[in-house]
Amino acid sequence: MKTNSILRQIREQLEASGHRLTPQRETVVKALLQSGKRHLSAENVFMESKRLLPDIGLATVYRSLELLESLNVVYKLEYGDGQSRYELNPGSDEHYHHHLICLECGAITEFNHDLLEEIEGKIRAETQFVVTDHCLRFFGYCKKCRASIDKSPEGSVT
Amino acid sequence: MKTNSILRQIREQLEASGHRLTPQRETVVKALLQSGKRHLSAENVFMESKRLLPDIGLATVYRSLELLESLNVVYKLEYGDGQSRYELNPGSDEHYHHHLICLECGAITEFNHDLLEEIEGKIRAETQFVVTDHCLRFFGYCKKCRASIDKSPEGSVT
DNA sequence: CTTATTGCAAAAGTTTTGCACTATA
DNA sequence: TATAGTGCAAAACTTTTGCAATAAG
Repeated sequence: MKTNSILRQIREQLEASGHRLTPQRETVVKALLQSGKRHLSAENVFMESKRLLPDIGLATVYRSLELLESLNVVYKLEYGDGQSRYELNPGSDEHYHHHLICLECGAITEFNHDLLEEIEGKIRAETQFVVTDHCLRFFGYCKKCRASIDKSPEGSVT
Repeated sequence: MKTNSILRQIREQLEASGHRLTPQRETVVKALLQSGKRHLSAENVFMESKRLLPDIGLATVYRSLELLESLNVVYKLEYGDGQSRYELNPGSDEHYHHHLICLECGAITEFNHDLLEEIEGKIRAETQFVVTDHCLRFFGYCKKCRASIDKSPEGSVT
């Protein structure tokens, strides 16, 4: 169980910035950790946290997520459905998981690739902007849905 | 002025799906077209539309954007600040503008690159998922903010 | 004791919905 | 005259904030 080492590191980051790792904050981290799926809405985090620490309040969850996000411990993601999702900062090995979102069935799958490093180098060279993270989503049609779509004339994309 | 041809095409798409190009919907499209900057919040679109058609209502703007989005005439974007942005479906030539978002000052600049085509080809080969669009955002620190940040030990990113 | 943190409830902000009215085929 | 579409206001939702109470150094 690497939970402890993760928590230790987070405690250090918090204390380095003058904050404490309170039971509530620890619970929020655990909620994110425990959940198999990685992208929880604030409400999801709240419910999960509530199970671990029944007295925790929703505002505290939001405040914890905000604080952890400012420390880059947590990433905030937007799926475009009106609510934010949160995930623990995945280690460098998971930095390159991107999402394939099917416009037909809505399925979200992951695709790993590190070709972005090239682009990031180019960005740095051309704009002096140093990339520390990125969010890449591809929209299109998954294999399954492509099979059921054979009506449109421009169906054979590129 | 290619506005008319754009509107004609949108009218066709609307009618093909059993809807009309009402003055309100036309105004929403014009608002998106006229605005130099491309990413308007719903409120922005509303204000712009209001200027063109004073009696238009906010709900109508939302409903128009929703409808146009369902026809892929409009794209809905999330910046992560709690409100959606909208842009007209940019032609293929503008398909590759990506965003550089500074974590320090929040500035959003654009970066154009087509290296994603390689990745998209790979995705298609490996997963049978056909990409029709993508959303790529890079997070990091812009030149200006990097200059003012020289405290953190790991400041010299990569 | 002094300050950070919390929970609750209220507030704020964005987006959606109900409904009567209007315009259009 | 049916039906899609609209404007207004209310409602719904997510997120933030004010504040008194609590916990921790």
